Amino acid sequence: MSNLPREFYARPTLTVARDLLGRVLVRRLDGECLSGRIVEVEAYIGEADQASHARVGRTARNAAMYGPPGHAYVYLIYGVHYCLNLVTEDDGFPAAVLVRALEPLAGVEWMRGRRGDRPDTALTSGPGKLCQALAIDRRFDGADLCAAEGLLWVEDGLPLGDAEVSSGPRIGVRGDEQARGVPWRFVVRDSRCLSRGAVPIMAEPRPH
DNA sequence: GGATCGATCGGCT
DNA sequence: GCCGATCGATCCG
Repeated sequence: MSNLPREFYARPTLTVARDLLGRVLVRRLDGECLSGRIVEVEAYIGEADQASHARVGRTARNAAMYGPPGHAYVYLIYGVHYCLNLVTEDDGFPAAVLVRALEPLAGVEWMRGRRGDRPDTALTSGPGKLCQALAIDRRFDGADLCAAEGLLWVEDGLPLGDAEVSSGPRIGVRGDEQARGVPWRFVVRDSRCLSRGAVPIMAEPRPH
């Protein structure tokens, strides 16, 4: 498998979000490789998106979202957990894909060491959980995912057909009617590692 | 199994 | 001051 190039991220965010399902997130930590298959993501697009951190305009916190594609945007939520986003689209336009869940692949015992003695399905089945499992914190904010010798990147993995994918409203968003109703959450339908068991889901994903 | 609640920090109003 | 793109423990039915 090979590292996804910057052009992968430099596309419409809904396209990138859908296309990230089935790819493999890899974290090199103390010489070990921890990895997981991406099974749940959400898109956050532009300042008009009332659920996005960019709704208030550019700030020190969300600056990475405004930067070039193929970089990480990591923030602390509720003073307790970190969340990992992958920055998309053109430099200057604030958009990113939140990685919400993985299926653990390599380094599962190291993940358990960080997450506690839990079943595989509980190790990385949430945005905060996967950051804890892979030791992703604020130091990765702005990190280049396409760098030669990086500590965090995404590999191509096995692309998924539309029959295996579902989409629905994003989790935990407040915002306006538009923000709450838009189906910008994408999941691998039959995964046992989603952040919420039952899938919501509307029709086919419809990137515009 | 669903609802509720506390933890605990930094960034923005 | 206020409040979050969450998690896990606890309580109830």
